[in-house]
Amino acid sequence: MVLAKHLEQRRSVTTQLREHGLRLTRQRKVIADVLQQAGEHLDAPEVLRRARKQLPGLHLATVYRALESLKKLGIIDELDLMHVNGHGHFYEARTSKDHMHFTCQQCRAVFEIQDELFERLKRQIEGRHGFTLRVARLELGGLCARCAVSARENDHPPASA
Amino acid sequence: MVLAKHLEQRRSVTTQLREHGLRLTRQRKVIADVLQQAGEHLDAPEVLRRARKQLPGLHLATVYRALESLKKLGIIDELDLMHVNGHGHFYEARTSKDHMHFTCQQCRAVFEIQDELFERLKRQIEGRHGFTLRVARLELGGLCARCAVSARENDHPPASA
DNA sequence: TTTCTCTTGCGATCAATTCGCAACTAGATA
DNA sequence: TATCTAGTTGCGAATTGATCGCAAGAGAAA
Repeated sequence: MVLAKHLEQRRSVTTQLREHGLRLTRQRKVIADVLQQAGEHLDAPEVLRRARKQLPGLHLATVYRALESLKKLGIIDELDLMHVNGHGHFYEARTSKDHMHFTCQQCRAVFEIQDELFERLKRQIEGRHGFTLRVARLELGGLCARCAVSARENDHPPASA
Repeated sequence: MVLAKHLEQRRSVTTQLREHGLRLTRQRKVIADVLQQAGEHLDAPEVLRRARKQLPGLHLATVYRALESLKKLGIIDELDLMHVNGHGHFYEARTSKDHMHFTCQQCRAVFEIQDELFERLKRQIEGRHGFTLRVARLELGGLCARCAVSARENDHPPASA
């Protein structure tokens, strides 16, 4: 099952590249695999690090070029994660259902959120404005439950502090 | 009325800065004004250009520092607009109701969208996950109605072409 | 007015990404 | 299978967008 899904994704990548006059190179294949097998969002240097296990000579510029191609084909998504540190980007393989990202501005933890209302909102926007949506990125920032609690404690510090 | 609203915003900026131990400098005041009076999102060099009408000696580094402060106070929002060209950021004054941004990946037009479902989605996420939301950025990309039409025409070009 | 910090202007610097180009290779064709 | 050709890669240099360190400047509390 896992294998089947994987093969299906692979075929899709090949086909989609072809349709855009692009070649399925070893580099692009490995980079796409790295993202599809990583459950999480990776930045470009991390993609490079992982892909080099298969392709030791791989160059960072190639990673950026591949990410750009895959992004244009809608195979991966690009994220900012509220720029909690630096202005770099993160990448992740696209799945059937879009999800949102919440970044805690205190502890920097990132949470993935799914909500049926998000799908509904997207469909409603498409319908109302006549847009054809290709990407939808909803990034949230604030305090996670844990940090909200400690922030409240700091407002009312215990007598011993 | 317009004046009253403006004064109110100004007072709010002063107060909020104070609360964070920050000073209301001429630079910050002018930069906040530029964003509150521009109906649209501006990038940092454009903020500089406009603010220099009031403060000729203003430096770009100061603009970035002011934008950072105002962003932290929640007075302005930072946008990417799907990076349609370059990786720079855009800034806009925050209004009472968050809105979304749709960027046409063909003609690069940017549309602001409001939808009650967006407010509902945010409240639902806060409730379900215990997050305290401070920023919510929903950026959409795809084809606007006009470009979707011409894309369809290109798929089926007229005989004369 | 004085004083104490926070801020600014400035140029240097940094981080992230892109570019130019010669060598390489996927994959169509013979 | 060998050949051919346009898309791709590796590499280092270059670019872009944003940040830093520091001395001089300026809010605002007293």
